[in-house]
Amino acid sequence: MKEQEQFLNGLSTLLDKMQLLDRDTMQSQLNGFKPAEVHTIEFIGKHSHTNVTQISSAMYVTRGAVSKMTKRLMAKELIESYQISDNKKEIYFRLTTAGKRIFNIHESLNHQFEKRDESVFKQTSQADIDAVLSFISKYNQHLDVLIKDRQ
Amino acid sequence: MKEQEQFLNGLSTLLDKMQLLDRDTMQSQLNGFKPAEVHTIEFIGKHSHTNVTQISSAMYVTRGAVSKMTKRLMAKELIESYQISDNKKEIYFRLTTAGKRIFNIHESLNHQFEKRDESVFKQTSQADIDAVLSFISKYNQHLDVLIKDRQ
DNA sequence: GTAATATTGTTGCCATAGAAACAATAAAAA
DNA sequence: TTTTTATTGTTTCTATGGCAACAATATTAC
Repeated sequence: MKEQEQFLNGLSTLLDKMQLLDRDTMQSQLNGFKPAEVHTIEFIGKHSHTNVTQISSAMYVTRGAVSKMTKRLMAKELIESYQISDNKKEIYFRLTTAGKRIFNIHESLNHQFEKRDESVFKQTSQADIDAVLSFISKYNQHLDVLIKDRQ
Repeated sequence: MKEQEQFLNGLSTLLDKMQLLDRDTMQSQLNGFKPAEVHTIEFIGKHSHTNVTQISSAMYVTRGAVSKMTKRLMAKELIESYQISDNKKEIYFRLTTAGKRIFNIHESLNHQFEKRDESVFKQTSQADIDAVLSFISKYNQHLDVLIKDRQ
């Protein structure tokens, strides 16, 4: 198998496997909250004063999907919307107290997941980790350019 | 940001971006075929004599999802099912001629996508590429163990 | 300023996938 | 062999996201 192919296959199965493992834990500790809901709460928690369009482009989903999700999260009173005085079009979001609670639980789950995979990093030399991270960052920059040029 | 976190964020946005870029090209060259359909055709093309359970565990989706997908692909006459004489339960699949055509188009698209990102690999030293690939492989093995132990 | 264009958010319809209950069959235990 | 358990594939219900049309508002061109 060629290197590029090996890289892509490796990555996608890696993330598939993580998702599979994370789902069980999420299920038990964030019962009643769907992954997509938690993911959106996570984003809003990390980026206060953000609107539908920003969320959609950062999360690589359509505005429609975000619009539906934010409506649902508002119905569950996990986020609240607000507007700024000189713009009647854009709608911004922030977490409610209940939303922050979910955010914190999710953060601690992330720590568990990190701990779960810690050994892989510990077994790897710092030089190799640096190579991996810089490669990923370089690849991301490459795609950013293509995405920008695409319109 | 911690290394592990950086690694995970980098990977997931990387794949999100690729999906975004690939979608346009797929749309134009495999018009009328959904990504999930093509993905399944790809798997069956690469693994002849495979059944629902095998497909589902290899693609990390439920048997239900595979069952529906194979039904649809059969309705479109892209795959066909068959059974072996001493087993009335398991159902195997293979590509039809039409399915093989889709498979081949998809293969050539993959080449296009590889060409698109070739420069990233060319800019990287062989040693660094090796580090990246072996890290991903090590990480995958780690998760394989966890998945096996989970049941 | 007004008109044309772009952006923002929403909605309806459809495709896809998970969960869980189920029937048919196979494998293991007795 | 017979009974029990496990596996396989299917189906229903529900959740989610894309697409595309749309209304409201903002921005740009004139």
